[in-house]
Amino acid sequence: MTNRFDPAASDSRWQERWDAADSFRADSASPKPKSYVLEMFPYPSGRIHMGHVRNYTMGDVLARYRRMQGFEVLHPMGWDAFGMPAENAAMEKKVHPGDWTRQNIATMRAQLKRLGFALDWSRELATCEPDYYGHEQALFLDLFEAGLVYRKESEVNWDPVDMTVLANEQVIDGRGWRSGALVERRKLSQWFLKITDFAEELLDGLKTLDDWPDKVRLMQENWIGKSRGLQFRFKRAEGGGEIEVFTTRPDTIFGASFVAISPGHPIAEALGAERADVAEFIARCRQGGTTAAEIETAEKLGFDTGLEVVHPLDPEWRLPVWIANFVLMDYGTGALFGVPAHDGRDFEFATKYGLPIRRVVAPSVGEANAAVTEAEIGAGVAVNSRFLDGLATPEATAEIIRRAEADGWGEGKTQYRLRDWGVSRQRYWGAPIPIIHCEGCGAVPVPREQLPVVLPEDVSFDVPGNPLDRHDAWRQVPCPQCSGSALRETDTLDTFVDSSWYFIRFASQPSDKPFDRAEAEAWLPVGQYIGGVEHAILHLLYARFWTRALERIGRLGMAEPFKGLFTQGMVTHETYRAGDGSWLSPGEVRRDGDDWIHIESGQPVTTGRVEKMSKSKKNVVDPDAIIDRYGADAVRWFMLSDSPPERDLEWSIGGIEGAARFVQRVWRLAASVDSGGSGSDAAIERKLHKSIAALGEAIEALQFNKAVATIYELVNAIEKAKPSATRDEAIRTLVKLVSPMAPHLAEEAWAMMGGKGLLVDAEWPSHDPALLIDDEVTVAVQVNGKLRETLTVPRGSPRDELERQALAAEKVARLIGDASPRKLIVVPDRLVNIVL
RNA sequence: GCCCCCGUGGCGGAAUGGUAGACGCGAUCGACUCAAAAUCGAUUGUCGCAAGACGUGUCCGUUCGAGUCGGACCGGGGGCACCA
Repeated sequence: MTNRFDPAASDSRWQERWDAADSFRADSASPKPKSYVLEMFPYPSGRIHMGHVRNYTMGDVLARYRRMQGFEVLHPMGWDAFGMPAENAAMEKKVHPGDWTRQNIATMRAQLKRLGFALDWSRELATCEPDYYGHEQALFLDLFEAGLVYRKESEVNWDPVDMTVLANEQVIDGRGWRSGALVERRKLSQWFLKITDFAEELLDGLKTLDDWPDKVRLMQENWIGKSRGLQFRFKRAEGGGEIEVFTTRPDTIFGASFVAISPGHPIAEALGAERADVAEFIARCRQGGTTAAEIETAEKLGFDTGLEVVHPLDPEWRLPVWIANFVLMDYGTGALFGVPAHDGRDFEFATKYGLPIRRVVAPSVGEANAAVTEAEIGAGVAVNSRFLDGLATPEATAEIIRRAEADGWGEGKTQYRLRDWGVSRQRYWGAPIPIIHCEGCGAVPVPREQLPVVLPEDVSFDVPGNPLDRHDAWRQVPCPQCSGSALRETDTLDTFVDSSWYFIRFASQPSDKPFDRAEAEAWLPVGQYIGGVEHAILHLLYARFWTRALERIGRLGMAEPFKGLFTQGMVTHETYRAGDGSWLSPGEVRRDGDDWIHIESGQPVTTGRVEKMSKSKKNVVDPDAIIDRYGADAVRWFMLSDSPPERDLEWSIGGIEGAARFVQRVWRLAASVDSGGSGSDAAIERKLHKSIAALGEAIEALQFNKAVATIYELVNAIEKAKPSATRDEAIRTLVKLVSPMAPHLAEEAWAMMGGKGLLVDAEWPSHDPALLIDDEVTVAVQVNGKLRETLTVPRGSPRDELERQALAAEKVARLIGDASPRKLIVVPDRLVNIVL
């Protein structure tokens, strides 16, 4: 028996034992109830960071707990291995994206293994391997054949110097990040998935996701952005043609003072082709980036085309047609009518360009002519609106839609903000889109027997742009239909496609098809999915869509892939800056009283905000170094301690040291077992059973900070207890209870105490409900709601007995004095409140 | 601008409308030690010698009783659509 638990020796010993016993292999054929615990798989960026450790530790605790409860647990790990950083590395370091990625995977896999996660490594997958993305190509073709894939023109950021497409994050202040050239928008023909076909059911489905955070459901709801309104047409005053608009406020139709069309609207483009001034204005609108932040801060620009349209409810009423930079082509119809009095943006626009501002909604009919000093966007009653006058906003809205439909100039419509999912990426390091373009036959799917379409390895990155475009040997293929010469699609799939079905492939991975339906359905939906909130919208929405699409084409019998979702907070760290403003890493500074100084120079250091660990701010702590020093279990324990898991966790050296101390405390308790104690100890027995119950509840609710506190309380109680048989038993149980969180320590302690077999195979301790209830309770005695005394009485003492004892208490009697209580509130076993 | 979340000791945080501050970190004192580390014990919301008073961002309300419920405000953080 040793005095100290030695993680350096112990961690790898038990990891090897679990491996040898195949402890974490998930058996799809097992008769046990199944539980699928999944954490979002990592991008192999180089090394594991603390955020990964926190994420995977949480999932691991749940997986190990479920396993001990008797579930057959699927807890897999893989790699979201396609993406831009690999191509950037290729350009900067002259390495092949595949070599770079596979090297990172090897490094990170080794790092994960050091943490002793209960993962089924036999199911490991990497999305960059043909045995994964080949099946993805087959699924893409399934969706293609089902009519859920189509091609359309769409704008991309184009770098005119590097001659390459840029992602939003590669556009810095409107310029290409490498070339520095002003970015242009360019139209390309691209592939889209019809996610908008599923808008309504994706929205409806959110209601069934009870085990998701409300926050995420709300974010998805807002993203889908359903709204009801009126779609209608303005006739061109010049004759010949109409402009169709959509509005959610048809009740304000008599407040219209202009019609605005998007610079991308066909009418705008047609005018631009004829008139230099229009073309110039459109070009101005297209300057600058496409990100939300940039558009939001952009000044509103308008151009009066001189065209006019006729108001649908008054043939004499003409409205001017403007081109406006704030009108989006891909929402609604790309055109709108402006009601300055009741829309903030229209108000600003009308004020700038001197357009009429007419009140048509007021708090009451009597205020019909009150001045409009700012946009009043709330509901009220219609005024100055002819036949709508006096109607409340909802009624006015219904009435105008009814009339539009009756008179045939418009119809009620549901509009979604959600747009179809563009999946084409003009990049090498992604799954090739399995399409062949033939001049005669058009876009032809690659025949199934030719899948996978494998990425060629012999590519170079010395020139910007997609190397596939330059790889003629790979591109040039015969057309599958006419055998004429044809070209492969050189765009690759968005990496969100890769992550939209990996959880299905984890559950079932036959070599000849993407998954076996029965096997996949045995595991899915994922019982608990854990990951960062940064994926609250895109990844989770795309995965939900993909699952529904597979359901629609009859491949999978479920609508929702993730039953439970948990979004964990980030791991943060204080930041440090030297006098010259440069960032310093935690290892370069040390504390000096209340100040911090730079170790090397001795200069003072300013501490900055606590922020997410990031390389750019140098506030990262490498998990490997911490494991070397403190062992895997201390790291795991700290990741679970203190902060509620959905909130940020601030890394601190004190925190990890406290965790390491705890590991040793448990070890010392285990070492003290069977040291001669006998007899029973009712208090410890109760504490133990209460702890088992509380711990189970906390783990199920993923409240790991509370789980940790529960364990601490138990350890404190056992340490203080005198030796007894009960105490020995409590220590054995304690070791089981900590095993999901600190598995290496638990196994080592279990073995030291002479436990049989691997603890990982042990049953989760059960608790006796009878022992959760104390015989004696402490009852609070309040006078006028303030605590004055407490009573210790037998559980279930009658009300009159509680009253009697409360009134008899010395402090209480003194406060009451001569007064007689007006009222006595008695909550049995809890409190007595004496109201004077 | 809109939407959402959060404000509790020196710090992270507990608390079915019912004894605020569990648990951890830090700190102070003590024990052990030649000394240190490790460990153990005690104390630790504020004011006060004490009795006691005050105390969950601020104000108002509901209630016998509010950290918890409602309203208004202040502060911090996050998300996002020029979405008609």
